[in-house]
Amino acid sequence: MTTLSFKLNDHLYLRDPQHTSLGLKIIQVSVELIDQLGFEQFTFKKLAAKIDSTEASIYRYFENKHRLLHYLVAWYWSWMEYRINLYTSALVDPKEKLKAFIRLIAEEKKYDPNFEFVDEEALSRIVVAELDKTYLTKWVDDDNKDGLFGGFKSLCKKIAGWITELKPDYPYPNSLVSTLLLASNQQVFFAEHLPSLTNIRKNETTHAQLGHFLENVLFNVIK
Amino acid sequence: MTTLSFKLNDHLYLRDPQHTSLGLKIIQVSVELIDQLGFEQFTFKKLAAKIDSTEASIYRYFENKHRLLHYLVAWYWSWMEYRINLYTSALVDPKEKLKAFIRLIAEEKKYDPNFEFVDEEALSRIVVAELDKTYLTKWVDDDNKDGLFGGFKSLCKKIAGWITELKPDYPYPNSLVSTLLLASNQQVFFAEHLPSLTNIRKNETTHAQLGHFLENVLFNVIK
DNA sequence: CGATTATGATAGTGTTACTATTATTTACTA
DNA sequence: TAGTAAATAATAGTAACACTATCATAATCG
Repeated sequence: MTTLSFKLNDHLYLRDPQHTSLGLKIIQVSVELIDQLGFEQFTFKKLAAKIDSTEASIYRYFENKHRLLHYLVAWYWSWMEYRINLYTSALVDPKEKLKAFIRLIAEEKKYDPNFEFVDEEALSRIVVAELDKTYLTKWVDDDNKDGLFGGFKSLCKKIAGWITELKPDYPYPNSLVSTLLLASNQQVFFAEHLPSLTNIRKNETTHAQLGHFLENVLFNVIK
Repeated sequence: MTTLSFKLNDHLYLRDPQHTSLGLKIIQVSVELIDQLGFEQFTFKKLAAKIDSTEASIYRYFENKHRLLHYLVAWYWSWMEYRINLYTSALVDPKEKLKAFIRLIAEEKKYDPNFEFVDEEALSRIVVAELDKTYLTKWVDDDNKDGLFGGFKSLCKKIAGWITELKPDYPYPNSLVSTLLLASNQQVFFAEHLPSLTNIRKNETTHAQLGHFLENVLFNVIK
């Protein structure tokens, strides 16, 4: 079996981690470690210890830990878009495409054997908890100039296009998509930690509830 | 004129800053400084220098800078709820109340002379940029137990109640409110920094556009 | 084989987020 | 008005963090 890989923006790294075994190890183990410790408690020193390498070596791949988070998040959105393409390319009706989109963002993320060295389940937890830290910084504008948000923007644009196909006069397709994408994360987080801010309960049907909520919002707004 | 004040949760501070002049100065100048520097670059050392005091003195009021952020955010939600009460107490129709709510969260925040020592304009920028940092931490659950999110939860509950009044069978009132509240911040942030994620443009009508978007979402979903 | 390149080992710097101790000022009160 | 308690200031110190720099060694590749 071949492991697929994504072409990610050059500015996300100093040396491409997908090309070396140390690089792959950095990706793989950082996902594990950030998931365990949270991004604030995660350091290159701890990562280096865990992979039997050194801080200095990791700094040759990523400028700093924020860039590494950017990299992981960008990878995640590439993966999401790849899967959305997979499940919608055969569809013609934009309404059906949007339904597939909602299903994919709401569903529980599971390990994808197409990408051996990434644990998508852990990565999706990271995105839920840490996504906002990629753009809520004083470097947003510079990071944006460097194209670091390309993955998210590209996905947002694609879905907004479907909305416009379905309802050409709706004036806020991009706002609606970004709101839905972020809400899908927030509601999961709230269900776990601040349940009074959501009606989605944490049980076997969590993801079904989330899908139901998001689909209802989307289709009522553009009806 | 009398300056009003809010009763905030005890766990937000070690010594109540509203009771002393140093305390008030800490609040006032920290709003200014966090707005200027961003929360990450803000330190007690810098704050101490700016108010001609010392780190140690500030630490007697707040356990750490995260708690200070919690305090400011809690103050902000108390202020919002106070204003929402002000503009809805005379109304009976839940639909009208909800409209007032949307208007108040979407509108540009301006200095409120009822609270002399807080610059609400700067504070609202802080909330837009830093709100998520109050709950996206590894201490969420402890902070929640301490009641630090009481202000946000209380507001969310109140509005969700109006939604239920208007449409008793809608199953996601709390999710909808939390989504709208967070979206109101995110869309402003995107309009400024990542405009391709929103259709709201930065100009004189930004807040009108935002209100229009949010109102449209809300009333289509619960129609 | 020789040269480049990646990695490891080690050390060092400035900053942050505190904690601790002691001195001084201020505010109340007997 | 002197006495005392509380708040604040001054100062110092620590461990961790986010790097940067240098040099040695190991792997790779023409």
